[in-house]
Amino acid sequence: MSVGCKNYNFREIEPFWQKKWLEGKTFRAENESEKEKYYVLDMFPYPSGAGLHIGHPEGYTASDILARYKWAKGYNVLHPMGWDAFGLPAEQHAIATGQHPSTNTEKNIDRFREQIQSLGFAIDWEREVDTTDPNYFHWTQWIFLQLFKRGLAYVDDKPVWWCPELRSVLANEEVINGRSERGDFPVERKNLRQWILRITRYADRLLEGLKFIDWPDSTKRQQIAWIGRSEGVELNFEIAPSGPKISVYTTRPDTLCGVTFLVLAPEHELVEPIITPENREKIREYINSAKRKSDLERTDLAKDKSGVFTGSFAKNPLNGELIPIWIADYVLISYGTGAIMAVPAHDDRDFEFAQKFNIPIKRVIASVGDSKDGKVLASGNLPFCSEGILVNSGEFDGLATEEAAKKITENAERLGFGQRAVKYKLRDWLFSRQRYWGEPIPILWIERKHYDRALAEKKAYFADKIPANVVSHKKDGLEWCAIPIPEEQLPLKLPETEIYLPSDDGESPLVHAKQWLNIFVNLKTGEIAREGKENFVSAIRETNTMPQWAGSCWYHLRYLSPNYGKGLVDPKAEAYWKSPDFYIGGAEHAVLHLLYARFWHLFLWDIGAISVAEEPFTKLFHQGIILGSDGQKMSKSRGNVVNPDEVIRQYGADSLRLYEMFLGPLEAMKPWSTQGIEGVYRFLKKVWVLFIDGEGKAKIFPEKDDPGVDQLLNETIKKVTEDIEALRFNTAIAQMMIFVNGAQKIGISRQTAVSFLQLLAPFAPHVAEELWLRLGEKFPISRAKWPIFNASKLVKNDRKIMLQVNGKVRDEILVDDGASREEVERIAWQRSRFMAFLEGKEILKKIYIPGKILNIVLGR
RNA sequence: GCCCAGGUGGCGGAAUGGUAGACGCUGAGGACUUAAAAUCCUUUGUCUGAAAAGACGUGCGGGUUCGAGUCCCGCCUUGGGCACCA
Repeated sequence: MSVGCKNYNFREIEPFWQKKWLEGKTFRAENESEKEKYYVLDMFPYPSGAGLHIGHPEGYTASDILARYKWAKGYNVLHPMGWDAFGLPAEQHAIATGQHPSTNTEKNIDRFREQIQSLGFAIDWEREVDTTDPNYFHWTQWIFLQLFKRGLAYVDDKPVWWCPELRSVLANEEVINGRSERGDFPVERKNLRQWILRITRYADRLLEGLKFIDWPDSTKRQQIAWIGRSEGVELNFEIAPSGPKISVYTTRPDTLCGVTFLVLAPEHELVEPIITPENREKIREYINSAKRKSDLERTDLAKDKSGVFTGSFAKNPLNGELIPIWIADYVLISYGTGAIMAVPAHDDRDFEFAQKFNIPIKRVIASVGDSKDGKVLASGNLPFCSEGILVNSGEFDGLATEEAAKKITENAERLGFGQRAVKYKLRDWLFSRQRYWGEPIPILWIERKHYDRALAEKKAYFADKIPANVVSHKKDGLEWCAIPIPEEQLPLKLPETEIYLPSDDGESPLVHAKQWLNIFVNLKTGEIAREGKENFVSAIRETNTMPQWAGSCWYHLRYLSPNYGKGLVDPKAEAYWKSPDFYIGGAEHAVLHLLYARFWHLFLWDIGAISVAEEPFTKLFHQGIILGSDGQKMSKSRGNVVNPDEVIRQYGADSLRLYEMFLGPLEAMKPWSTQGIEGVYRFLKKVWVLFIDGEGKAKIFPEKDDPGVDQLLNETIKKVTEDIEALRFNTAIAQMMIFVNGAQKIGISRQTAVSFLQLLAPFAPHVAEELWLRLGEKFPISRAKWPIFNASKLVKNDRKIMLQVNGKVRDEILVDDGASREEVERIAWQRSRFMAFLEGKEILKKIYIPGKILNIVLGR
């Protein structure tokens, strides 16, 4: 059964087939299959209230083309979809309306699902996941408890990024130039108790793993830069005359003799002890002003260095020189040792500082210049930050930078004033948020005395579920210790509350759910009670929730067995599906989602929760951004937003899919054109009339194809197949257009028509399926064997040879395909037009490229 | 400042070192129509020329090559990333 329309009526055709695919479970992926698997993964959307954006169908269409192509190639294909539904907008909506965020989230999901289904994607809807579904976040919480147990989740009240506008803390990765990534609001430093994940422990492996995965270079580079591994030396400078030692980190030990001052970060622990009395006031003031400065100021006003002299001196461990110790906020407490040795002659920042405060600048590296006699030492301008030859460095004079660095490091290690060290820019991941709409962190806080007693009695239910070092914090003069909620009690659901607004001092709205918050727990059984009773101690629930990134760290695993109850993934499903063969999504997640998800996946691998692949995403692709027709980013304020619903209503989903793929290379940024979509729409109408007569019936096709059509079809099969494999969908569509233009003129056989429809099907599945059926083929088109091109049909009978003179085309001739060079030359020499260019000139050389070009090189 | 990726007709874009501008849009002319829409045909890089044809053309300046959009060097410019990380 198909639709009865006579013309290309996509409004009838598209919903018909969408319903048929959905109800017939056409794209259901089987967890047990003899077939080879292919797993295509899209970055799942956040179901915002604004509905689907025109950018969503770009990546989804690309993955859908691959999915449908792979079905046709005989694979068992998994192409799932889900919702990354925790997050700020839903919470803000709840704050504004007083409605529970789940109500709105559900509504948005329904709308997104409907919109995505209206694009006809070959999705297995039985595997839909939703990060806010307790059956899903059950396992998000379970993973958290595993991290906790192994000491990878801890609390700290170090200064964190706080965004007053969002009333929330943010991770380092969520702060860009002193503003929030989401919303672009200013952020400031604030001391708050926070859950932090020890991602730094995975720094090396996160770096190492990048070598073995097929990702865009730019994304790898961003992760490498974010992890920021550097190799150097920690050197100890003794405070004169004989105080404690200041440890500094440097990657340039070769410049050690050029150190003319040390700098401590204002927060450095040695600041207080070394202040001399006469400087005390001045320094206090400086530290306070540095503290007051937001990090925006500290970075934005970076050009203007500030600092203050402590009055103390330290000894250069290599040559014993006394050097002043300064405090300056251009040194960060959070990197290295929070202290540096300043070498103004060979470092831009130190140079600037030394100039401002009139500190001596001592050159110890000379540049190497060329002269007649070979290499010579040259002085040149300071600061000089590249490699060279050591000078003014005593026994190390004359050594090259690299050699000197090695020697001085060895020296330091032998004499005990330093050792090699590796540092990372990567910081631990700030994992808690003061929000309602997130996964509750499944932790209880109990008093230290109860904690200790329970462990001493060796009957605590949590004894083997806690880290080696207690996770605790002090509040109201008591020490509170973190214990996990028993795994059997997961999922821990969000309590009902009237208030969704976080307080402005960093308290989660969950504190308002008093009944939920203050409870009693039996430390032997893990049983929880509302009222105190025997064997129960009072406990407070953790009120922070997880950040939005949590749910997306492992959804690629949940799709494999979305209803599995015994673990986050069914091992059998994992063994079959392994990891996604193709992952597509925006480049904006290069260091957020894509780093966090790799971290969790590595961790899950380490604890044996998964066992097939260490890296989650072996092949990654970023689709480009679709701009407004004015070449600007689409935004409501610019009024250049294209609404996919509107496009579908006017031209249909097939046209939208086709056009988004035809716009240009998948990875490129490209502007939308309202007129451009007319072109692909016209193309589909042409396809329709090529196959269907005025009565809506399949045309009567000739028995045999013209040889020209035969060749055209084979060229098209080859081009479309290769282009799909290489994700060059724009040129694949161009080739199909060439085919239709040709077919329209010459006419095609039924068999050729059928083959072409198969090529078209991944791109414009609705119209292809409809025509396929009308031509009498069996549903569904995506399961028909993908056409194979016949190489012998590709060979042309004659070839055009370009005749060039000095590389310029002057004439062309047609020769038989197998024509020899001699033959080509013989024919060329009969062309008077060509010979005219050669007349009276000396022929220096003849270059012949078989089947393409004959180039005659003339003398002057 | 540093690190990437780009720059090709009026527009989106095509081109294993070998016919630059495929395919599509737009524009112009025509057919069909009472008319419009839709559809079809012709044409559409710039300059000279009636035409035939020629010259010039892939951000700019050099280079390698018989031949360069493609490779090399220098610069301009757009976009992205990083930015006191010692």
